[in-house]
Amino acid sequence: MADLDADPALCASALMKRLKRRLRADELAAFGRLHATRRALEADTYLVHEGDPPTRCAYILDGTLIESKVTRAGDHRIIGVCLKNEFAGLSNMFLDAVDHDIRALTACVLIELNAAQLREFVEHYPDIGGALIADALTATSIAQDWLVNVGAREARARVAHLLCELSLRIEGTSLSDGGSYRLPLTQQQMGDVVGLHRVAVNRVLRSLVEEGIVRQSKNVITLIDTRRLEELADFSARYLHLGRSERDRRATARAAA
Amino acid sequence: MADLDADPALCASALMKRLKRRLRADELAAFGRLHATRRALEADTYLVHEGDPPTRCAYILDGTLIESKVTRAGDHRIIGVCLKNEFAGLSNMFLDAVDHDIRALTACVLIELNAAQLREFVEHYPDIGGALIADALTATSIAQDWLVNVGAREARARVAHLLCELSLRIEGTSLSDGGSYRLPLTQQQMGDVVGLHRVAVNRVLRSLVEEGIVRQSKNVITLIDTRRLEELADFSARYLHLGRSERDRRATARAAA
DNA sequence: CGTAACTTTGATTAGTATCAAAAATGGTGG
DNA sequence: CCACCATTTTTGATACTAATCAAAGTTACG
Repeated sequence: MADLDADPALCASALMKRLKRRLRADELAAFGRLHATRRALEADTYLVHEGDPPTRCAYILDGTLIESKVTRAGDHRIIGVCLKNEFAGLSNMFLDAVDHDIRALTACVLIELNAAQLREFVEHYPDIGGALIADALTATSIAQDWLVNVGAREARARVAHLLCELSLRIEGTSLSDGGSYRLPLTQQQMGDVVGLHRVAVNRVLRSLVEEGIVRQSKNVITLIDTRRLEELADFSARYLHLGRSERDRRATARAAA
Repeated sequence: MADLDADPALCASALMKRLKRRLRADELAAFGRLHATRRALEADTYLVHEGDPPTRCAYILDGTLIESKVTRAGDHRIIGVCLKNEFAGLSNMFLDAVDHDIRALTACVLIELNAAQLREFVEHYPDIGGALIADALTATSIAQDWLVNVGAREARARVAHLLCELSLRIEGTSLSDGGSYRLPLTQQQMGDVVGLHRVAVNRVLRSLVEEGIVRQSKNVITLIDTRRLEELADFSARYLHLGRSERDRRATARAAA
């Protein structure tokens, strides 16, 4: 339990990845003054529960978390995925109550921040603040795109779409042929994301592999024919609101292909 | 094309409905200085298109707009509904590009605001600013709840859920027995919201009427047995982040029943 | 009053859910 | 390092919900 002052360099470097800018000295100093704790969260542990007071935010140094809601039938529908180097729970800065669970899927390392303090920080330093709010709002874009995916596309396209998104969001991976990443979700969980039964997810993955569009060994996915995958998925990356850096990397990969 | 100064009283009263607070004199003055135009928008006209620069925000004085995306198959999936006395396009304050269309469903009257100016206003007046951002973030909650609805529930529940939400969001209507409202969507459009074919929506509505859960004449819906409708829909209002006023009204209606 | 849009109903089909059971994988302790 | 367990993945067979097709009835609107 230490203030971020304890490790401002770590903090700055982690945040820079996401905020895509260099912190000014005064911003860094103010950030260091936030009461933040570096915290390990075991797999299957909750960061927040639905109904909690909106006090917690976190930056994910390592691991994967999911946002989910439980239906009366008892299914845990996944409404968001929080990956390494992203924030979780940012909306708690401004909302009055937590309306969904956030749970660690794998063992996680977080920088936990107090939502009210972070909000004050955001209000005093609008440059970074705007980037944080943009991050929070990107969650809307993603949820809305998932809505299209789940509501309007058939099974193959839904799964393909998820594969495309994960490829772009998982750090260090561009959506280019040969890009590969470790699937952070089981097939069951992928089904909970795209609104399909786990058996249906399995069948789609099988067929994508058979047709040579992706390769899979253990739970590492490699995109072989990205063009075809994207087309099949009706995928367009705009909704992810990626920074210029990622977009450029992607365009470059495209041009090279 | 007039600044809001032209009609600060109207502006304040409209906003107060949503922001649930009284504007301080300095806030009102600053708000009046924003370049804002009262604008009529014909039915079937676009406020913004996907890909536009993120310049436009609007407060809806009257009418209904929808946010939508077009799939390659050509369906217009509806990813959000913007009702009277709500904002549309608030996320443009912080995001770099518009990733979906916003279109007037009916003739609308808007107070149109410049996103960048509004952002500055938000940064200078954090009290109102926070309320505006909370409003923008509520869109995430709604999209995520729709995600559960579309991905995990069967046709009956999906339609019932939408009816519950509209009842609460449409101004002046509490979710109590006997509350009625004009459906702002055709059955086709309701289908585009909940991921069903218009024929399926029609059948659900028919059955809800037959079973005496709702009444419908023309396109006015009256909730007869709210308890049953909510249960059937697996509906809980938390995700709407309603202000105390609405919540109280609802609780009162409940207690009275 | 006439036309276009929307709603309603019936018949058929397609796409996934569901059920069941075997095979593979990952993690644990002996 | 291996054996064992729980979890996940894979495959096949069947059931069912909602999509689709088609056409008549109704409403809204110029």
